[in-house]
Amino acid sequence: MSVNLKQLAKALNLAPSTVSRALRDSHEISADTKERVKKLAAELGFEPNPFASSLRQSKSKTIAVIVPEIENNFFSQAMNGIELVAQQKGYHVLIYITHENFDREKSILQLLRNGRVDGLLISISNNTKNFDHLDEYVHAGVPLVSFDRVYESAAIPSVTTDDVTAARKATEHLLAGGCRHIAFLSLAEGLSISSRRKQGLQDALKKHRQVTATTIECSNDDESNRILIRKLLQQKQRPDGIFAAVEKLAVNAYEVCQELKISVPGKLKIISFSNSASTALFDPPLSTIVQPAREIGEEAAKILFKLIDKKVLIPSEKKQILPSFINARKSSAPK
Amino acid sequence: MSVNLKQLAKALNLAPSTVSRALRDSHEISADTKERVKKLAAELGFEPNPFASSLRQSKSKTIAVIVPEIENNFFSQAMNGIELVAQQKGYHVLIYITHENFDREKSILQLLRNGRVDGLLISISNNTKNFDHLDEYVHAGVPLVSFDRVYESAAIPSVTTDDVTAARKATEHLLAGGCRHIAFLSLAEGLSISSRRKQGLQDALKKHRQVTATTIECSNDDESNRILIRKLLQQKQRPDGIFAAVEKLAVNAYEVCQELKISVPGKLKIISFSNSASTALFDPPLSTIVQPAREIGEEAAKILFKLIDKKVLIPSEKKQILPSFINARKSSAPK
DNA sequence: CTGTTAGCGCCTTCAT
DNA sequence: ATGAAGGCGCTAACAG
Repeated sequence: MSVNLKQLAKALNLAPSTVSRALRDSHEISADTKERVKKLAAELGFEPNPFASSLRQSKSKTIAVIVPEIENNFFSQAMNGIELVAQQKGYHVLIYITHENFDREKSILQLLRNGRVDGLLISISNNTKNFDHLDEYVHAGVPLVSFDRVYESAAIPSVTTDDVTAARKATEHLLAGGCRHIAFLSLAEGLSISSRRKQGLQDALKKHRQVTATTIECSNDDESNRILIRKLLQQKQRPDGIFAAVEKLAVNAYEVCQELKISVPGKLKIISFSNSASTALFDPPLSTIVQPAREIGEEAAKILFKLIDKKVLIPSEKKQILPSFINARKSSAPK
Repeated sequence: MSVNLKQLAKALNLAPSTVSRALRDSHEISADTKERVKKLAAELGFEPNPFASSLRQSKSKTIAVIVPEIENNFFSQAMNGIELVAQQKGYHVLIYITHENFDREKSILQLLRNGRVDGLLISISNNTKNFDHLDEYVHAGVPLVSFDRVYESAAIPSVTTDDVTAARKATEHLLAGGCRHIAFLSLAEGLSISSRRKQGLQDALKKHRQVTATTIECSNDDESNRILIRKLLQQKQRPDGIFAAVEKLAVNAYEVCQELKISVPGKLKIISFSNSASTALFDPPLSTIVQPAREIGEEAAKILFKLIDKKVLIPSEKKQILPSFINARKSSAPK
């Protein structure tokens, strides 16, 4: 391919090591030499071979991000934040999408246990019930930080939103609007976000003994979700409020409401976690709980780089929690 | 870190070269030895050091994807397709987001001219007017394929949708609905997708001399876009049809229509390129031109791997065009 | 301040 | 069917 360090050194009548040091601005090289070296390097478009340098230094200047999906505003915004911080740090970002597949998640972790990356950010697949692959990975000594869908382990730092509080507030919002029977559309029982958001709902209900709640376990399949929701909304005692754990499920609920001609918010109020701005254009505009997705990505990356740089984390950094906020719109408006 | 080839070899009482061959299923190794080697390798979780092997073979088993943004269903779906194909090929994917910044795009290309990747997929930033950085890159001999927002160069294969045809059909759809003054919301004059989509619009208008068209040059900034659209819709002779080149601009148009209480589709019909399924829930449901985003990503990746594998492309592969389809909804319905 | 030497871990001749 | 040796390109240790 292009020119290498040795050739560059020969052209300059210098030793390769001198050239190497000059390019890395070592203090033990004369300003004069540095200039000469950098000039020719720029002219020849020299770029050090990253593999030789990684091999030598056991540092890849690369991190990996593992996400369940990317076609989802939360994850793409988080990705934006991660990429930004990595860019500033001069790091490269490898992306892996598990498509909510546990085996894929496991094999990626295995693949990355060879120094290809200096660290790893992960948001867990909703089919992951066993975390040995994460424990083993951490045990191998490579920094790992989880975000949003986290693994609750003392050894793994995490960055999330205040799911419990946000869910409690969302529920209180529905209660204030007059709801007396709330359905919680959950993504996957085992997921950290599902259990926390459900916890928030239950917290809110403690002061409201007369209010009943139902949990509907949904999946990644739109059609089967719609079937579940249709069944829910065709009951005699159907709910008057829906709290969706992720946007996808609110969309499914809207579809069913249109089909069954259920008036929102008249007969049913809906609120959902969502990071999509265009929910404001829905009919009716969807009330959302918005996570600071980009910041979550940024913070997770910053924590990861602290670990990579062998800095010690202060306790608040180990389990970082960023607040979400509620965007109340017409879908949950009181009469 | 973990175990390396030499240690594995010693544990097996074999030479490193034998172990290396066994793991790569070389035909000159006995089935017996292969089995022994693979068993222990799996037990110890051995993964060859990727940098040593890349250095030795001058192959990185990695591709890069450069996109203007990721918080956009088109790009995230394309990314999905790319990642899928790469995964099947045993390749890793580096992601770079330019945020529509030309300098960033340029510096990434420079960074990648050192063998870090075996190939590159790019969708061009809307502020890119000069393509020297791409030409130089290709000249350096590294495979590059552009998709969606492409650089029209004979040397660079591309994968796009049939922008001209799709735009023509979308325009004809508005015309059939009765529109007589169409506004085209364009993203950036220089972009391949902008000029092609505008071309399609003009093609459709050729048979309709009495119809007038206006082009509004929009940007990445929502607020200034809304100002432009507001001005457009407050004219005496305001348009009765809007064709938005990208979803973002249709969203801006909806916002302004709500603000100005312009009835859609009564007074104004709207159609837009979009890959977001939830446009069906908009008020009114948005008519969209849907690109096969995932397939575009997949095809682009497949072409890239053909180049990487030194296969010769047949002419139809050099400029691949996949059809979009129109999803007519209420926003463009005739009276 | 600059040069020499050695080795990161792997794969690929070449030899046996 | 297996082993021995060399080198990919870079940088860190050691000289001077």
